[in-house]
Amino acid sequence: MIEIEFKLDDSLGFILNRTNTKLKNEMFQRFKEYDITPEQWSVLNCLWVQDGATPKELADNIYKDKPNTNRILEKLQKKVLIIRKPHPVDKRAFQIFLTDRGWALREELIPIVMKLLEEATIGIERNKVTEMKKMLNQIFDNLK
Amino acid sequence: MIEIEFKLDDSLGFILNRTNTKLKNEMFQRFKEYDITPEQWSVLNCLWVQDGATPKELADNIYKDKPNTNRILEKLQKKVLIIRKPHPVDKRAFQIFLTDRGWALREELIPIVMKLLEEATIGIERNKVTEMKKMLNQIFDNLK
DNA sequence: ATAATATGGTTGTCTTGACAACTAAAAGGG
DNA sequence: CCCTTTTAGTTGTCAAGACAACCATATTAT
Repeated sequence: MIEIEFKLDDSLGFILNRTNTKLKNEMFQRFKEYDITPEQWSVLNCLWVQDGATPKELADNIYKDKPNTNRILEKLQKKVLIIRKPHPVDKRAFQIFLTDRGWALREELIPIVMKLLEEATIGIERNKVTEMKKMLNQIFDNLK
Repeated sequence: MIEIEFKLDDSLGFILNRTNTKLKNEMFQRFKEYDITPEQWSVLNCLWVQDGATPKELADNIYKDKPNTNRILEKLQKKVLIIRKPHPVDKRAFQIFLTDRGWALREELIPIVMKLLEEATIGIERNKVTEMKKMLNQIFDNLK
C-alpha cells in the first residue's frame, strides 16, 4: 500500500488561509475605532477612485458577488459614509456617492493600512514582497 | 496638501484575500461530491495525524477558536465522519475519533488537493512556491 | 413592436469567523 | 482542604462569502 504524504502545515492553501485570516483580523482591530471592516475598507477604496460607481461596478472591483456587495453597502449607508442616488440613465441601477465623512476616512485609514503592511512584512525585502504579490496574482489567474 | 498614494489592487492584503478566497472556493467545488468544506478538510487532516485529539487540540492545530472548531465538528459528526468519546482522564473534555468513512476520505481527498495545488501554481517554480510559503509564514509570525 | 433574454439589484439560506458570555471541571495557592 | 483561577466546551450575536431565487428594467432578436 502506498502511503500518501501530505502535511497540512506545509500546504500552500492552509498557509495562505492562516496568514490571510490573521492579517485581516489585525486590520479589523486597527480599524475598530473607526467602525470599519476590511471589506468595507475595500469598497471605500473603490469609491475614493470612482465616486458615483454602481453597486455592480463595485462588486466587480472588489471581486465579490452582488448580494455580498449589497450588504456591505447597506452597512456603509447606515453609518452615513455613502449615499445612493438613482442612476440618471439606467432605472434599475444606483450610483453610490461618498459623504463628507466617507471622504474624510481616506486620510485616516490609508496611513493605518500602510503602517500595518509595513509591520507585517518586516524582515522581507521589498522586492520579495513584489515577487510574492506577482505569484499570488499568478495563482489567482491560474484558477477557474 | 499631500496626495496619499494607495492602490487597492496592488495592496498585499487585497491580493492575499482575493487569491485565498478563490483557492478556497475552487477547493470547495472540487470537494463538492464528498460534501466536505475546506475547513472540514483541515480538521480531518489533523485527525488523520492524531486520531483521538480533543476539540481544543484540533482548534489549536487549525488556528481557529473553540466555537468555530466546535461547529465544524458538529457538522462532521452529523455526517458520521467522526465520533466523540468522553475523555478518559478529563471529564470536561472529549476525544474525537474518525469513523471508517472519515478514514476512507483520506485517500480520496488528498490527491484532489495535490492536483489543485499543482494546477494553481502552474508557471511558478517549485522553489519559488517554497519561498512564498516562507514569506507568508514570516508575515504570520510578524503579526500580533 | 413584441417576445425572449440578459442584467442590476434584493432577499433568503447555509457555512464560516471573531467575540462575549456562560457552565462545569481541573489546577493552584493559601 | 477550601477558595480562586484557569481551562474545555457550548451557545448566541454579528459580519461576511457562496449560492439560488426573485423582481424590474434593458437589451436583443425576430
